[in-house]
Amino acid sequence: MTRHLITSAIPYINGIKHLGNLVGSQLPADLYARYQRGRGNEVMFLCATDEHGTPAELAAAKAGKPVAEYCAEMHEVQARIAEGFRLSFDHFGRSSSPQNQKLTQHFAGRLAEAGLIREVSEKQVFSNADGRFLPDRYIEGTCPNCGYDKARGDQCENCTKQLDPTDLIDPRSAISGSTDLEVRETKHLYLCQSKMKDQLEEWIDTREGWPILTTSIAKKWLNDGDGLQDRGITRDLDWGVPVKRGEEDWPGMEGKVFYVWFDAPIEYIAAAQEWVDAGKGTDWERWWRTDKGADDVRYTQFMGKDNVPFHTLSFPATILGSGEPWKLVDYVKSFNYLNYDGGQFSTSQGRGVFMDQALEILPADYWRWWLLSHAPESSDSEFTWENFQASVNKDLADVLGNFVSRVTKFCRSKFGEEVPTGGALGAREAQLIADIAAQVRAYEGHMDAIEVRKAAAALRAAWVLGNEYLQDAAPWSTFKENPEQAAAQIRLALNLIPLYAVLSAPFIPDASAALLEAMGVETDGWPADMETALSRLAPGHAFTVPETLFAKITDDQREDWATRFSGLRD
RNA sequence: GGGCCUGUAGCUCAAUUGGUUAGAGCAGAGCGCUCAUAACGCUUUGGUUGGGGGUUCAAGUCCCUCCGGGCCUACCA
Repeated sequence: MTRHLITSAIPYINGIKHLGNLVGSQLPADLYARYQRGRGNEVMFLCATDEHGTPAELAAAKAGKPVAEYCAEMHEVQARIAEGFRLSFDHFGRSSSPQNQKLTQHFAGRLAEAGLIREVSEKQVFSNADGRFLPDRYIEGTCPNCGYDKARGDQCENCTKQLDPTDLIDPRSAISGSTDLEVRETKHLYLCQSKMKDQLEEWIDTREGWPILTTSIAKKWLNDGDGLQDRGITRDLDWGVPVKRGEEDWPGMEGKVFYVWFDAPIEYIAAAQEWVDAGKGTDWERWWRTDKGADDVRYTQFMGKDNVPFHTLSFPATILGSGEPWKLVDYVKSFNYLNYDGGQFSTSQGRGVFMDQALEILPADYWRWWLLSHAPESSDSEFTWENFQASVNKDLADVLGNFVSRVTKFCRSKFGEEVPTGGALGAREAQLIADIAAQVRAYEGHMDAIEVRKAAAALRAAWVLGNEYLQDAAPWSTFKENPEQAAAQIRLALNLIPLYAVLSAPFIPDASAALLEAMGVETDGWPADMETALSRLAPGHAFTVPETLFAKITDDQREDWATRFSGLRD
């Protein structure tokens, strides 16, 4: 038995995430966690909400609530939706937790002692009307290059020129529109990533089998221009982890907080502490401290491509720089983006289908299946209602759902609602068992390698084997001359159902549970020997014909939804 | 501007890392079956691998160039 630590990139707090966010991190992480649990391995699957930073403050202000209250509410909203999608977190934490606060301050202290933090005095734009420093992209003005009047302080979206906020003509706050801006001197802490460049590069170079997407982004940041740059890890904000050096105050840093991308990954560790403090477990260090049992843990991270630099460079720099025996990630699985019907999903613009809306119109399994079987692994992929309808109807309703329906209903009409007795398995049955065994091995191989789309295809191929067998065996024919033979055939076919349920559970957990319940069995582990697995339902075992597993999506529904989700969310 | 990824059948994707005749699913066509959610099975049509050039006994794969799509570029997270 191996032990798997699995984390999903933590979703930002300022609203409900869309399907593109879901498929890029939480959903494949859940697939892998469920699979490893299914294989009998010990799993710690952690996620959390990422709650600090300027956008959270602004979203709270817009909602007219104190930021702490806003975050607490939104955390509950996201947690509830995650349950709706059956995301099986062992703990869904909060980056604003006391545990994370303390741990973040601890890491900062260790890094400072190791000489990996330096203070930098810099000039930043302060808005008197807003009472806050403004991040570059929250400053708008006229582009000195092309004259575009809504250029942002970091870059002009019209001519793509890189800008400095002080370059802008007639600068104003993007928050309030105020032009009462001034440049102030402020001091910040920088993490000396540049000192760790060689160490990080050697580490990345020795990782094997990482996705191209992951390593190419990491290498780009390591070697682009002057190489890996030091990164500011503090901000002039109210909402965040107060800057401290371990438990000590940090002279000159009063009133400042750590930058979200410093404290957010640390929450992966803190979430395990929260898990203990919530009474769900007793020992988090055996997952995170290599001196306390975590050296045999396999740690896998899931994230969208925009998060790769933080997970391959900044967070490892934090861990390595601490000089303490924290567990480093073993495999970084990254995803491209999912587009929506010819354009991008957009949280800020409200474009696409959001997680809450998705659950309002269809059960989680439909979304899980489509999203995972079309996961954007090799390049960006696209959601269209036509493709969604066709895939779900064919794969879930026709191939799997109808298989279950035809087997159970045939049995009920000829033998009653119990597994029939008599007859013996022949050559065709031996062939089916061998084919299934081979298909399951292929499926396991893809799941072990976290090849999500390939795993989905292999699973579907296993479902197809059942339909092929029925066509060949034709129990409706053999029943006429040799009912005993038909009994043996249908007994084997019935036995495919709990097998499919166990294999399919990582993708479609609700349907799997419904199948097991209908067949009157509990999960009893991953199938090892296929002959044993396919004789689990003994003659005489009672079952019930399940309700329609997957109703088809009609053309009317598809058109209705395509229209409903064609515009922007308010 | 720089860098990275990507372009394969009408659609969504493969191709053991340079090695037989480029494969699946869906859609289309034909046949079969009648247990089943008009479902299932079998057969089949369909490709100058974006264009052009090069290296090689051999190129979807490597190199150059052009065209298209996307992402990143460090203060959104």
